[in-house]
Amino acid sequence: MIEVLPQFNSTFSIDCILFGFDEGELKVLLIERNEEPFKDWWALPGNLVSENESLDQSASRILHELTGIENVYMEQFYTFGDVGRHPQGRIISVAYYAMLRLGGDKALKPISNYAKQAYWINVKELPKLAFDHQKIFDQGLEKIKRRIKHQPIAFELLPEKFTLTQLQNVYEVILGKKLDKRNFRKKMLSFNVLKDLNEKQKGVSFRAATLYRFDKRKYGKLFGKEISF
Amino acid sequence: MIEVLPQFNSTFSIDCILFGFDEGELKVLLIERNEEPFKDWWALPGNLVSENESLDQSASRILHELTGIENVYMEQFYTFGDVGRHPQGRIISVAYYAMLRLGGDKALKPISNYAKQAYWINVKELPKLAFDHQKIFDQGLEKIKRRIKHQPIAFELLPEKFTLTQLQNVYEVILGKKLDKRNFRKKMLSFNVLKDLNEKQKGVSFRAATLYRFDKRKYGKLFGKEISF
DNA sequence: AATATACCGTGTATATATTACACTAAGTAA
DNA sequence: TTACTTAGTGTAATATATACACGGTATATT
Repeated sequence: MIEVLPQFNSTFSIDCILFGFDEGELKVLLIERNEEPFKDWWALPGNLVSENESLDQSASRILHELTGIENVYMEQFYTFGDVGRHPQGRIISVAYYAMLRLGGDKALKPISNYAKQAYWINVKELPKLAFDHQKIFDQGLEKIKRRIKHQPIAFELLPEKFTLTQLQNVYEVILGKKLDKRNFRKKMLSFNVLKDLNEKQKGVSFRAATLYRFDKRKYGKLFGKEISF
Repeated sequence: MIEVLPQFNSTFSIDCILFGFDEGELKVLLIERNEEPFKDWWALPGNLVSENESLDQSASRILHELTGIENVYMEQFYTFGDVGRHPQGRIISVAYYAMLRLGGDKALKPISNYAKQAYWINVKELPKLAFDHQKIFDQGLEKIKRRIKHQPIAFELLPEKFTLTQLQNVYEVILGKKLDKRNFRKKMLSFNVLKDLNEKQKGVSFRAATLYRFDKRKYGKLFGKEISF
């Protein structure tokens, strides 16, 4: 640990990867920067950590300032500290990710002054990113790929009520491969974390599917269980 | 990312969890602090990150200064940044762990001035630790428990030549449970990462066991494979 | 009303992986 | 020679994972 008082000024920031799922595509929230350095470049949303907040609090604050969204669980996944990663000095960035429900009320709040605008971008069509954000993004995407295999985080991307086909789509898009419908359903239902709502989709052409809800009470039992798709 | 220049002075440190395996016990390297704050307390070895080094470089340097050991792979696992974690100001700590071969030439180099001495302590007999180091340690131990199930990091704790029984002991100590000998050997050998050296243990009472070596060339194939013990 | 469309929802057989379980072989020490 | 201690081995039962195809049903169209 720290043995002497700080010998040089340094600062840390938070960068957030916000994943969303919309129209069958995995998306990420990017901002278009309005300040130097990297003015006019695309970047992950982020900000400096304030003196009086923990890293987790800071991540939540930044998410809230950008999107108006609260009470979302964000997970820290890696800290980036290469010497030259920021042109203005020694700034270390702690990276977080979160998975959000899009749709309906998800319109983004006006962004604070440092960004022109924020957009949800398909992860397969990313523009060139500022700083080392491409590296941060790649590592975050790898992280959720691994995590989705072990924990049911895919629900966080869907509306509260969803069909099994929608859930399968999320897995397929994140894992980048097709899954067998019967095997997927068999396995997913075997975990007993889905509650059948005895309710059908509305407003769809063609036959409506059954809606399910994620059952939080049963979630604990699943934790740590090995899932493979 | 960072939008404005740093608004307050802050600093980051590295804390290292160095695991070792000796006499059938999992051990961790602790130092006895020689400076305030927490003078005379036990702590994880750590230090401030210098201006001209990356986090990974800093972790390697700190390990080298403490133990004389070089070329060990250290892995970052979490960053701790609660507001009150350090009594002297806002210091965020990036935590790393490494697994070391003890035995023979592993004597520790004289420790730099900030510590009285460093000792290998059985993880089951930890003293009270300075700062939030108990929390850091707990999280690091959890990390290697999960990781040992997926990747063959247990080898790093053993001498270059080892027996299957020694390897099984490492797994048992880290996982905290007994494993079946036949199933363990069957599975471990099935990964094809062990090279049979056609050589026996020396200097043991009773029957000597076959020595194996970890085969790095074959390691890649195993990566990501699900292992369960 | 009849028909076409497109998605929903289901089962079985095979292969693979995991678990449970106990004795003989080999080397050392006295 | 005997007693002791650890090494080293196989099989059967169970559980999990994979591969694979078609009839059912609500909607849209004519």
